[in-house]
Amino acid sequence: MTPADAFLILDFLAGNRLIPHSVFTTLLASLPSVSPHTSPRLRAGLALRALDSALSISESSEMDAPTLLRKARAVLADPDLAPFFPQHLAAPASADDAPAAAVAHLNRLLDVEWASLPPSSLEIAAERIVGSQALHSWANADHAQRSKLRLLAEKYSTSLYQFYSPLAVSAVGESTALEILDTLQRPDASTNHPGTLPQVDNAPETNSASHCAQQNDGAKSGLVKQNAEADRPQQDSTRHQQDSVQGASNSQLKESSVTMESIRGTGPDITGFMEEATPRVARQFAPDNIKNHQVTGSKRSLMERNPTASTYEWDGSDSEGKRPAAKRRLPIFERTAKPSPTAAHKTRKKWSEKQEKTLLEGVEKYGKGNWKDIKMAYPDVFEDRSTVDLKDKFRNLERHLCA
DNA sequence: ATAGGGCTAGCC
DNA sequence: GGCTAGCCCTAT
Repeated sequence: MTPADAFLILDFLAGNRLIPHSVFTTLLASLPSVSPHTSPRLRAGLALRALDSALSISESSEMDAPTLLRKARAVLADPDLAPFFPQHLAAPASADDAPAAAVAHLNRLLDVEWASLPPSSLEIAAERIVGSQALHSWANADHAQRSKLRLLAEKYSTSLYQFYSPLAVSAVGESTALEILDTLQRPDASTNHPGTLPQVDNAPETNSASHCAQQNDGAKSGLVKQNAEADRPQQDSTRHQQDSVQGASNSQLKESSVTMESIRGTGPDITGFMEEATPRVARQFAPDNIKNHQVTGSKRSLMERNPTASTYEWDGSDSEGKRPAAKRRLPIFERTAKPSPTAAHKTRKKWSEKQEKTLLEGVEKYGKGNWKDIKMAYPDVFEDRSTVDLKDKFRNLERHLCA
């Protein structure tokens, strides 16, 4: 799981009051550590959670109001949390009210604070994807925005699966969870059984040390030595989580295309999924290639006729004189400037030592092949490097290491 | 998104 | 001319 994913999930869990503290801490233990300092909402959620916890009376032990108040004051005075409590919340706790009244007052204020906590990024994304505004969001989104929505859809379904355990469901409410999953999984829900965790498979070795071993049994590298035993289970679980989500993601996309069906043909730009295919199709004329580039989720094959398409006919003869000039004009798109075939190559840029070291560190940490995660983990170092650059560079380094 | 083959600028 | 690092292209 990437730090970004972990943040999305933690942000959602921490700010959800329905999730009991015991459940929250259990789930927290299975997440990679996330710095709460990146998000005011997350910090506020954690602060409210701490205060909630201090004010809640556990079933087994009876606690008197003074004790509760003392605990609450301790939380409110915690230097890590204090900045995230509003002034008026801290005030009654230090007043000389009767403890019971102060506790009751605090609880009321706490209710208000919980209610005013903004929705998490995950919930916002979910609403945009599967909520009532989904269609509206899509219709109003430009190309870049749609790409983001697609990414969010996948991220959201991944997150759901990663925490789709009976524990989490009991916390957020079974009906809600099932409803969301149902929406995400339709129409082929049968391929993904909610609550059934994917089986662990034997993922191929992904660490570079083993890669070297395959090529040269004696090769040993101190530079890229992955703690394979410790890392592999995590990688495997990540991998099969991704695998298990695949079905949901596809369904999600299918679902999107189904909803898009309602506006297909009625307005411009209803073939959002096809936009991505266009540049490639322009370069590749083989029918097989065109078929391969049908974008997942698009119901109509590119080989099928598009009812909204215009056609230009050319009879192949050069007898231009027989036709009016207007008819002889080439379709507009053929007259537009094509990008130069010798498109500007990126200027060759030598990899710095720091970049190399960071790349090796990234591979050690996230595993070979997780170039996107590595790039995201060191955005400043790899600012001018693409994931493909990372992959190429590592391949290059590997050659040296394995030589 | 990633893997792997291919191309080529730049160095010797 | 050969080699290689860095980059591109294509398939999956």
